[in-house]
Amino acid sequence: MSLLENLNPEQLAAVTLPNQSALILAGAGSGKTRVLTTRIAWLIQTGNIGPNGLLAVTFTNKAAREMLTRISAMLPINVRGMWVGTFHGLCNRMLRAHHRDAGLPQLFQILDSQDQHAAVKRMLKAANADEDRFPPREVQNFINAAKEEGRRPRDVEIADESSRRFADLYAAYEEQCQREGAVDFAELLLRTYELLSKNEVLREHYRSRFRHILVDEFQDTNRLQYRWLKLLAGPANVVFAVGDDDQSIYRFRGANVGNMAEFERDFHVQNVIRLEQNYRSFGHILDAANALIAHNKRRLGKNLWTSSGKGEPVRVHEAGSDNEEARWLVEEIQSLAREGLRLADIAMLYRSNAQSRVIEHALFSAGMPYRVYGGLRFFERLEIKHALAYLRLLANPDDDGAFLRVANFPARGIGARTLEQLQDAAKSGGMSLYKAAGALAGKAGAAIAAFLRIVESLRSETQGLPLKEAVEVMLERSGLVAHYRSEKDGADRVENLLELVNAAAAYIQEEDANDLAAFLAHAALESGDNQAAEGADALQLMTVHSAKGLEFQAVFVTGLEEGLFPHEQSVFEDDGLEEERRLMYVAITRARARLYLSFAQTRMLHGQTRYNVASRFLDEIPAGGLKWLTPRLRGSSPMEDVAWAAPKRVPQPAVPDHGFRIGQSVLHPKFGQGVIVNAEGSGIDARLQINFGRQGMKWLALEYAKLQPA
DNA sequence: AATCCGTCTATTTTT
DNA sequence: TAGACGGATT
Repeated sequence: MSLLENLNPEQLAAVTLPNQSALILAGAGSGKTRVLTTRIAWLIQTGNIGPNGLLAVTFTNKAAREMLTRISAMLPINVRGMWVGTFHGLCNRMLRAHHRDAGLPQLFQILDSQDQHAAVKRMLKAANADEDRFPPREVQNFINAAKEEGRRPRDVEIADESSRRFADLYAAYEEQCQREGAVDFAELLLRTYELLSKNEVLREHYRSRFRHILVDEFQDTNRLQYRWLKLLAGPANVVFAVGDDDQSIYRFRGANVGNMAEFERDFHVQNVIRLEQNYRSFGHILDAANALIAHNKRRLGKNLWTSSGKGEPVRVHEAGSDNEEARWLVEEIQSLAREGLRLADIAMLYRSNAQSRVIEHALFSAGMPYRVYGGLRFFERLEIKHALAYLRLLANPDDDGAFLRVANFPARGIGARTLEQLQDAAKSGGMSLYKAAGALAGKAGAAIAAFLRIVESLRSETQGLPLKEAVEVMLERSGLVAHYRSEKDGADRVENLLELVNAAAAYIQEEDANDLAAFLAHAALESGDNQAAEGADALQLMTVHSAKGLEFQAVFVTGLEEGLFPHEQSVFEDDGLEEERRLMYVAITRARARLYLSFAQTRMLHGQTRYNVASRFLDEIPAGGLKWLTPRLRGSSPMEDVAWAAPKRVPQPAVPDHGFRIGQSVLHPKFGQGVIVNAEGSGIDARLQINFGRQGMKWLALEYAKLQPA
């Protein structure tokens, strides 16, 4: 059986597990995707189920695509039509199929986070809510949190006046969405959950159809997603959950690692299979990762190993400043490139996006090509949003969000007053803006009427046209392209709009349904690439979060400073530090052959210089596997026989009379090593503010503190 | 309706 | 430092 060739014993056991639910603890680089896809192929090949008898769920569209590609490489079957997708994608599919049962219009629109934000703002305005007490962002978070707990407005706990108001606003938001036929991300999940929960026939239909349910990145599921799975699975179905609790880094978004333990209990898991053999990194890198993560208390437990030898030590570099760190990075990368490493095989990771600036600056000055991941994605761009809004109005005239977005864009003399007037009319008539617009008279009415004519003629002209041509007509008729052509910096936007035509042409809908609605759902569910074009050999820059799931020949983890990584905000959060450590674990395990850890003594943050202590994570990695590229003040390691880099240059302020200066490292008998961050007073009366990293920030009187220069 | 200016704020972000 | 936002100005 060629399918099962070259699987290690644990992988093999997982793939061929008999019909009972199982939890696969798959460490980084342990062949998780391979196990998942081979399992599917094996189930089908052995006649256990047909391609349509299983459902596989992932978190990203990319992962879903990858899975389908691999399956079709393993089996001579048509994978189109298989239920492999993201939670949201699969829910969308169910809701489209059963929109009536779910209480939704056939062409319901999906709101992405941006759209939702706008919708909440609109609702708050209509409800006359005090913007200071109810900021849109907070209300949005409240609503999403409630939905992810499976709570409707009536289920929200009301403790005080404020929570009562929040619940009311939530209700108003729901009403608005329902009226407009709009569904946000969390709603896709909750609606489907409620649909299955209330409708026994449907529930049984899907339960008997999907005998096998497979879940990827299980540690990232939130409470609602877990309940959804539990509901869909029922007692007789087999759930194959793959995850790694050590790589749970999205708790702040509602991911609940606790689902893993709960899953074991709820599904009577007999088999927890650990995939611990790592096929990605060399020994020293894995040792570092293992040692680090061992500092976490709550773990299911796992130790990665490799048969490929220790490899190179983990290199550590200390820089005087963020700028110096960046310059060193460039030099080091240049030497890696000279050794023949492709730039695209090198990643620079950082904890927060703001850190990329300094690095980018240095790379730019050195003329080194790089690519930054993150930022605006294709379908999130303003001009694309505008274009989509026109399309949305065609699909669903009651979409007030779309109406407001483009009624006066490009400008056609519809002012804020007109729109307000219109909103009032719509509200009192209990109808959508579009419907109310027809009745508006007077001068304002004329402008509005012109807009309606545009939409109506668009509608009739695109009737029956293939999607691609419909988009072309829309771009033309709406005046969007013309508008951006006439704008001085509009060239990129025009290009993007034309790219939208390509996207429409390339879009192949999965089954049945309305082209346009399906394309709009696609646009909302898959916001597109957020990385520059492939092809050119360029260095990869990204946050540690977005590096999850990727691997590189060489990895630089930068900015390893207390307060930055671990982030200072994290210490206030329950379990925050452990999550930061998991994040560091993810960072380390991205590297195949070479891993660099770097930090800087000073860093410009929020417009002022901060003096930092090295991250505690550096101390949590055994010194034996580390090779310091810069001199260290204390401690030693066997590998410290390296040529030391140029002496550190810290910008030095004038030395005050007491002999201590800002930025200086000092040693305190109780608090250990710290860095002077601030000082006031002079002579014997001076007080120094010292950052002791883990011990915190302290103000010490020089007279009493027994400080010595370190 | 577009632009300018002061104020505020500042992790991470699969869908 | 830099961007986002709201209010005021042209």
